[in-house]
Amino acid sequence: MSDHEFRDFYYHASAFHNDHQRSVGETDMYRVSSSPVDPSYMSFTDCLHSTSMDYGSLEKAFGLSPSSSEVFSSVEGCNQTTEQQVVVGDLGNNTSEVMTNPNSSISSSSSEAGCEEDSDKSKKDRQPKASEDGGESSKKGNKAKKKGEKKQKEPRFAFMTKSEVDHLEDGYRWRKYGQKAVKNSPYPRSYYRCTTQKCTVKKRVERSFQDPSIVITTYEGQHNHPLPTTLRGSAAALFPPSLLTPSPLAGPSFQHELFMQMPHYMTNNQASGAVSMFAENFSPFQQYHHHQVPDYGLLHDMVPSRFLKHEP
DNA sequence: CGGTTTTGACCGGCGC
DNA sequence: GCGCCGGTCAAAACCG
Repeated sequence: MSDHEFRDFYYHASAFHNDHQRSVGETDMYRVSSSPVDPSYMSFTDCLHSTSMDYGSLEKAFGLSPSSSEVFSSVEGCNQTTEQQVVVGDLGNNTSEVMTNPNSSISSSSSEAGCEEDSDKSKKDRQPKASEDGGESSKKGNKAKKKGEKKQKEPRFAFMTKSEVDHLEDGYRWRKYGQKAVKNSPYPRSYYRCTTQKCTVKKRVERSFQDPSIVITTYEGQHNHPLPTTLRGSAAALFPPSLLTPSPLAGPSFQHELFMQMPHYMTNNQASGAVSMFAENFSPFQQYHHHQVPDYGLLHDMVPSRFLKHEP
């Protein structure tokens, strides 16, 4: 597996959606496998940030809207997924784990999101960038792309979220720049770009046609800025600066990074597999960081140990 | 009025 | 070479 492949995987997660009426921290929590180390209940955001914060705080911190939800499920560098399985790229051992789907809809979606996107993505990755457009804009033919310049693959990861709302709040501000019909799916795919200047992070959001309640979000690139302070609840106040301003060289932003880790530890037959995975990955997290992705050497800078392990 | 969304056109890669 | 398709552009519409 190349370094790129290591970094270019998908993280599929599905979450329990939440109704606007639901009370935070209750129904939105779901049980995770019984881990001696982790709490029995872990919310999506908890997992995301791997912290001991309560869901409410997290929600506030990230401006998780009612639409946002908990996520579970995995990753992957999907080149060999099949219809019924979710292939989880094991960044740890150069092997892959095939997670049998406990839930067909989810698995299908996963493979669909992962592979499909991966395939088209890997082909090209032209990132327009604001600067590129810089001089003048002659209609649409101003794709002043440098010839022969191969586009670098941006780290990508996707996750599935069970939600009624397509665009989930993740703390960043996004601007929609396109929408396309998805082949073989009645649901369109939306393209978003981080509105922060100079931040080239993009994300695509589409709904699984097999399970309309699942939203597949694919992030591409890494934020080079902290979470907008305008967020409700001000994430900046709750997270250490190091978390909010990850080094551009350290890989995806914090929460994303966590996403990427967990998948590796998923095992087969985890009916609620993805969910369990979350809870059981906090420790392994470090392993991954250690053995597999040297690029993430700054991880510890970004993520204090307390975020890597669960505090009682 | 500035920022965001919508939406049809355009671009470029890929397969045939 | 052509058509398909995913991704992006950008003008217009929309919104607070």
